Amino acid sequence: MVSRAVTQLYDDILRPSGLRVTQFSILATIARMGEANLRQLEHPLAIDQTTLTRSLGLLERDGMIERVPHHDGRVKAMRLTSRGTRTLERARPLWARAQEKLLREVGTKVWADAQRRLARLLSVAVEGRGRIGGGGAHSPRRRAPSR
Amino acid sequence: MVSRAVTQLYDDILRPSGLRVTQFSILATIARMGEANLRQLEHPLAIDQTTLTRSLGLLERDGMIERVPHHDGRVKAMRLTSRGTRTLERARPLWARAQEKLLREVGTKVWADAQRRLARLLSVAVEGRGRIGGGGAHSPRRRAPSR
DNA sequence: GTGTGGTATATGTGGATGCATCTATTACCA
DNA sequence: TGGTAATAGATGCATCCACATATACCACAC
Repeated sequence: MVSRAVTQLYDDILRPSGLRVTQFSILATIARMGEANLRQLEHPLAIDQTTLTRSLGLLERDGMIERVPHHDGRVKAMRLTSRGTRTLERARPLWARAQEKLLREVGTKVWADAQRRLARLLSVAVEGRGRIGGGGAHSPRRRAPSR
Repeated sequence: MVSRAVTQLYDDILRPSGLRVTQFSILATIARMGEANLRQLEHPLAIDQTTLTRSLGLLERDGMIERVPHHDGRVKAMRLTSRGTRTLERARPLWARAQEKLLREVGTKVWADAQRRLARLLSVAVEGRGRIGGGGAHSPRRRAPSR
């Protein structure tokens, strides 16, 4: 399947960052939103709720994101930790490289098609392009006890 | 999807036995073969090797099957435990009931089609019919809690 | 108004799967 | 005999489905 190959391409290139393309997209989305809960991530990422639960668990386990208290006890709001931010920024250029490679390999036309079908993997990339990276470090909240 | 509904139907009816249809089919196959390893189960069950590894792990965890020493250190041969045998036999009539219900509900024609496409779920049933279980006509002593 | 029960919402959990990899062993050949 | 290729499983991550759980909320009897 095409998605397989694409996922692999991204994963391969992102490898040195330690992130999978899925994790990268999740981190990027949370970064863009500042903070988010499962519901809010479901649409932009088009990832199943249960899958998100587990993916967020992994990212949390690896110290990339952390929980943020929320008035509604049911909500699990998360935000990047400083470590998560660092990792994400280190991965961005890799991600960009992967995209370029993909563009070169499949060509613009096929790409446009894949982009539609693989909205899940690419939405973040497309939307996030030049938004977070440019601003650099926003609101320097220093309450995060980075382990 | 059809397979979903079928799986559910079986799982629902098998519930009192504590087995899922997948687990039932694995147990039944091992029982029929006396003892088996992953490789040997892959074909008859048409289940991925990695999935089998995990499924066998669950069955082993629940004391349904146990490992059998094998001269080749790489091979993981398994056989039913007495508990596994008991559970399987208790589940057989339930399985038979599920099949009857399915036949009633979808009709022979549709069934024939589903049988082909759902070979994975049904191969055991078809092959095992009237071989190990023997008389599965007795009335069930328990009823599904149906919550 | 207030406590209560029923409904809606936000997640978590268990099981099943697939793909890519990794590890442990065994089989074989130079 | 060493070293390498081939096997048999095991593991990590991503997903989906069905179901369980924890809260939040809302309508209503009192």
